[in-house]
Formats: sequence, structure tokens, C-alpha cells
Amino acid sequence: MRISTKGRYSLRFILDLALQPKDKPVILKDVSKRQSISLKYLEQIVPALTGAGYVRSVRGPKGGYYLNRDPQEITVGMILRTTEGSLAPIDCVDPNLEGVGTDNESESTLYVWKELYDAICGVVDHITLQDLIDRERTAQGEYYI
Amino acid sequence: MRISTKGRYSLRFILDLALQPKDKPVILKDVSKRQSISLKYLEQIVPALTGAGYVRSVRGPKGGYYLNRDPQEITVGMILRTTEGSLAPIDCVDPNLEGVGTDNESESTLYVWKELYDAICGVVDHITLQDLIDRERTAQGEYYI
DNA sequence: ATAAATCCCTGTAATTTACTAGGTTTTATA
DNA sequence: TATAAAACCTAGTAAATTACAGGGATTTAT
Repeated sequence: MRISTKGRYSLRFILDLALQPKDKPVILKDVSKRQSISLKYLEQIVPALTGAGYVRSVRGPKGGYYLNRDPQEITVGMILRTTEGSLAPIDCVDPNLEGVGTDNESESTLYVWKELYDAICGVVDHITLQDLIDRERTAQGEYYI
Repeated sequence: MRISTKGRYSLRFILDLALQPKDKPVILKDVSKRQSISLKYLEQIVPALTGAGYVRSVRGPKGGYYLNRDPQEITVGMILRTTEGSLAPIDCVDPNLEGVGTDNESESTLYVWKELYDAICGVVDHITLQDLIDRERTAQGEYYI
């Protein structure tokens, strides 16, 4: 039941990006330093988020990354799925793998895995990037006391 | 976010065991056939459940396995944790690993992983073996219509 | 004594993970 | 137009994990 570094780092990347001023591009070198993540590894993880349309990249000098959607329209689930792959505990409850058979699972064990998958989705699909931003801001400065 | 075969097979084993008549021991060879799981692999997974006290084993001829607790006192979480290990998505939200540090996670991403862990526990710690037995029986014969 | 069962230990091929390394391409600017 | 800064692409790799198989040792009913 582990989340890999790809999932964790991608979430930290997009949150870091979202917390920077919106008018200037954010470069991976800086994210790498702030987040203590290897630049080379980041370079390998982040393009998937560009491909999915969650961030926009500009190449060349003065280039970098911009957030490409409103933070309330990006969920944790979206980020994790693009970098981590499916979040289903076993294949046969993965809705993207239709017609995969039940793999010898019985009705009741299948129920367990479905409930588990629903619980996982219930969390990651309902926490938005905006939620994370809000949490960071209140945790940092306690603005709203 | 995968459950390994150890977790899946251990759950299928104990459910299979619970569904057999309680007066006779259940042998792995039979479970192996019914569940289409390699005997050798089962032999390697099941002793952990004996160690945890969920099943009782008798060696020698006429030996085998008995359920050692009431089905309503065994949760899916208990089984998964003994064979699968921790169910925490990342180490720093694992309650068993106290003082492990936050591993560069920020307040808000830590919140995500905690919520996720709580959701996982909310499912596996509230489904009992008895629940699975009931589901199997109703699915099989529709006894309670 | 036999044999049926659990138990224990080792090995192993395949896969995944978490990276590193070395380049190519794009593009602003001097 | 040369330079350099940035993203992008591809390959390699050491370590860990997964999913088993194999060969026994041990226990114990008959």
C-alpha cells in the first residue's frame, strides 16, 4: 500500500509551483533545492504533468513551468494517477481495466478491494491543490486567526 | 497502492478456512486446490497467521488448521498487516514508526497521506471475517431472502 | 515404521524503484 | 549569430521487492 517517490515528488512539485508568484516561470533547479529532490529525477517525473495538461512548460532561457489550471480544478488524485499510475489495490477493481476477470477473487474479497479503492478515491479525488495551498498558508502564518 | 499476493492470498486462505466445517482441520493442500494458489507459496504465507494467533495449526497426519478466534473478532486489517506489513502509504504516517521524521513532506502533503491512511484503516479495520462469511453465504445461496 | 502434515531455509527470475548520466532541442539575449 | 539556460529524451543501473519453487526437517496419528 505504498505511494512511490514519483507520486510524492510530483505532488510536492506542483504544490511548490502553485505557491510561487504566478507571473514568473518556476524552474526545476529551484524546486529541486527547495524540495530536496534530485534535479535529474524531477526532470523525469514532471513532463508527465505537462502531458496531462496540469502544468505548462516553456523551454529555453527564461523558461520554466507555469500552473495550467485553477488550483481548485486539480485534485491530488489527478496528480497521483498521472505519475503513479492506477491507484487500484488490485487489477480487477481498476475501472480502466475492464474485462480483466476477477482473478479468482470471491464475491466478498472483491468487496473488500472495491471498498478499499473507493476509500482511496474518496480521499485523493476530493482534495484539491487549492486545499493544499490553503493549508500551507494557514500553517505558515496563521493568517485566518 | 498495490496489495501484494501475500495479502490477497492470506485473506482468501482465512476466509476459505472459516467457510469449512469447524470440527475438522483444514489442510493447505485442499485450500491450494480450491483457491488456485501454489501449496508451496501458501506454506510460506500462512505460518505468520499462526504466529499472530488468528489460526491454530496441528502438525502431523490428521493435522491442519483451525480458526483460533471468533470470525467477528478478526478484521481484514489484522490479516493484511501480518502478511503484508504496514498499510501506511508512506513511512512518516505509520504510527508504528514513531520519530521517523516527516521526510521533507510539508504540512499539507502530510495531511494528504494521513487522510489516505485513515481511509485505508477505516475500511480494513471495520470489515470482519464474519462480514465476509455473511457475504459469501448470501451471494452463494441467497439464504436470507 | 510409515506417511501426512506443518514448518523452515535457501535460491531465483522477473519486476519495480529510485535514481544517475549523457545527451538533444528550444529559445531568449548579448 | 554565438552562447547559454532551460526543458526534454533515452538509456543504464544498483538495490529492493515480488512471487514464487525446492529441499528438506519436524511433528505426530496410525
